[in-house]
Amino acid sequence: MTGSAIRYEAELNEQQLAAVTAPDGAALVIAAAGTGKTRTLTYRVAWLVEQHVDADRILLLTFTNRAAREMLQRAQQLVGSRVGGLWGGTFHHMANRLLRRHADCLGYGHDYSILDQDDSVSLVKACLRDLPGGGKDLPKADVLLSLFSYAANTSRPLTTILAQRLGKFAGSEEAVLHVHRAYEKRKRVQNAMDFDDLLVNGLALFREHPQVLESYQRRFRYVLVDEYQDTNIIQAAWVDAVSGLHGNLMVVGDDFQSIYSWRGADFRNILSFPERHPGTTIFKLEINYRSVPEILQVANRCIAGNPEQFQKELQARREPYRKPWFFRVRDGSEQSACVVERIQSLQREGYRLDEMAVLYRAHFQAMELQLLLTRAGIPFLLTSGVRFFEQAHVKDVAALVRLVVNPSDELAFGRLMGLLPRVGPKTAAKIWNGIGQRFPAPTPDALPVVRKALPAEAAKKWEPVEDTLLSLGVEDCRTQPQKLIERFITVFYEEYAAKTFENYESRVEDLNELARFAERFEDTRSLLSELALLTNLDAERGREEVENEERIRLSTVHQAKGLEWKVVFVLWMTDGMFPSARSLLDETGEAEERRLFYVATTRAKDELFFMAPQMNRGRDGAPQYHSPSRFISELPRDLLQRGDYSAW
DNA sequence: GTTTCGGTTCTTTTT
DNA sequence: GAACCGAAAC
Repeated sequence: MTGSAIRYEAELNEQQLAAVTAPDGAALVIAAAGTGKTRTLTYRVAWLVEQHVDADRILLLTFTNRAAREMLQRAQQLVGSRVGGLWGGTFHHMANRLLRRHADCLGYGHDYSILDQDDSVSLVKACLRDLPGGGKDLPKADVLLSLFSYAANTSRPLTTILAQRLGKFAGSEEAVLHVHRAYEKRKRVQNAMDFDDLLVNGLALFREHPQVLESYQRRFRYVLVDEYQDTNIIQAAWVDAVSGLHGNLMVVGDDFQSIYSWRGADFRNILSFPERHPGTTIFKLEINYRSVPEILQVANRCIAGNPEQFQKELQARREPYRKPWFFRVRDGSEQSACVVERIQSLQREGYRLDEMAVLYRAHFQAMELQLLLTRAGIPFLLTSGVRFFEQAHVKDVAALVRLVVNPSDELAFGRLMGLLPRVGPKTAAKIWNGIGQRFPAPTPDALPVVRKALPAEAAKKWEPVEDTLLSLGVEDCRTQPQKLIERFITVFYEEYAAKTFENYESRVEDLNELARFAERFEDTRSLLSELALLTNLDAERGREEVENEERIRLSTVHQAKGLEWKVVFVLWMTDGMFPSARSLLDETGEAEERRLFYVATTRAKDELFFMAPQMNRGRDGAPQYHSPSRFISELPRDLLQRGDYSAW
């Protein structure tokens, strides 16, 4: 099954072929929506492998794990197992992979914990509480964290960010900087990195240790980057560095689809790529195979006025079909009813549920629809909201695992102790200090100090956990994560869940799934190093395959990026919802919302429905009226058709 | 002094 | 829902 069976000329169009067979050097592929970007990258990988490039010398950076997996699978279909050794994944994953090996260069232990958003907020809260006055006169912890994060991701000094964005808290710069220093220090003490640290340290590793950089530069002869328009300045610098020796850097992206500037992404990375890499070859993919021309007209039209972009226009190849629909419904509940009614009618036309999706700007906009879908018996798949690995019960169990791997993880300790009766934050902190700020090893002479420090009632509940840890011992704790998790559930967590959560059965079921998931990993450490970086889509993968049930997808527009469906509904197409009122506060907000609208529009292949309720009720019950989104009203009227809905 | 409980308020987007 | 606050309970 070697020997080239791939007929590149027949399977790719001229533009794609040029990119796939691009010569060595820097290449920029501007790939508009639905023009076969994934296909191009996949064939590029196959082509390189067929040019006798070892797969383990190719680095493929993607925006999600799903994208990496998908491309590798497809490339594997093309050239077989030869792609096996390829390194592919998100920037956070790659940074993590390198940092696990070289953490000591930067003063971390290699078993550092990764703090997810929730953990980070808790830690900032703890720093606030340490302030005289408890930081009550400062912004809330999550707001502070977003400021810290923005500074990190844009590589700008925090003081600059504060000067611009502190708003009504202007004047408390000093206090905020103090909290930030405390936060950084506590992460260090706990041997923990947050998401931003992974990127920042990933770059620092290269900057401060040229010999490390050089070894990876030599290793990766070819570097491919997907969704380049959503890289931030750190990621761009990291990519430039790692590809610096061979110079074979191909980046693929679409500046029209840059929708992550709020987290530091800078689409100027893609605009200035040719200047940063003299001699760059530019390829443009503009032929769209995905959508009917009526949908592309809306997409082209809405984005045309945006400033600062590579000019390009989607060229339709499909036959004309129907214009996108615009439904002006009364309110949220009529919107839900209308969508459900349309779904059922489309099903009668022959569309399957998994060929349809409902997209929206923000999670809460879909709640009403969820209720109605449930009542109508239409199964749906929700990829938004709280992620699997961030749910309280999953994090509770993960806390024990974290402590076993990283005994300095105070956050995990606090969480674990908090599960015991009459132990809250204060008691947990006292015990932590009492036992020398380190979780003891699971041995008979070390471990009991925890139980001895606990109040009587808590100690009684803790005892079975202690027994479990002792029976597993140092060795099994380290190598048998699934046993650790299973037993912890049996001897402790099941009972705790039963008295804490209403829906405790489904939560325990989640946890059993976590245990099964843990089985895939060779040791506890590698499980943990993945856990915080996994998304809902990853967790879902197994379930989806097993159940194999047709379900309609509900998703934010952000999470829909890169996906496509035959039928797409967009909810709450009203001014204030989409574009969201908050995004319009800053100057570049509207342009980014328009790009987001462009992304939503270009997800649809056959049919597209825009829903615009006229009113909703505020919290106080007062009605609020909504005009149609400016993205709709600024379109020429004849691009859409008006739908009609009268309640049953 | 702490934890726990009950009532109230508010939702942008995510690795 | 989940995060926050104040008040009751340990």
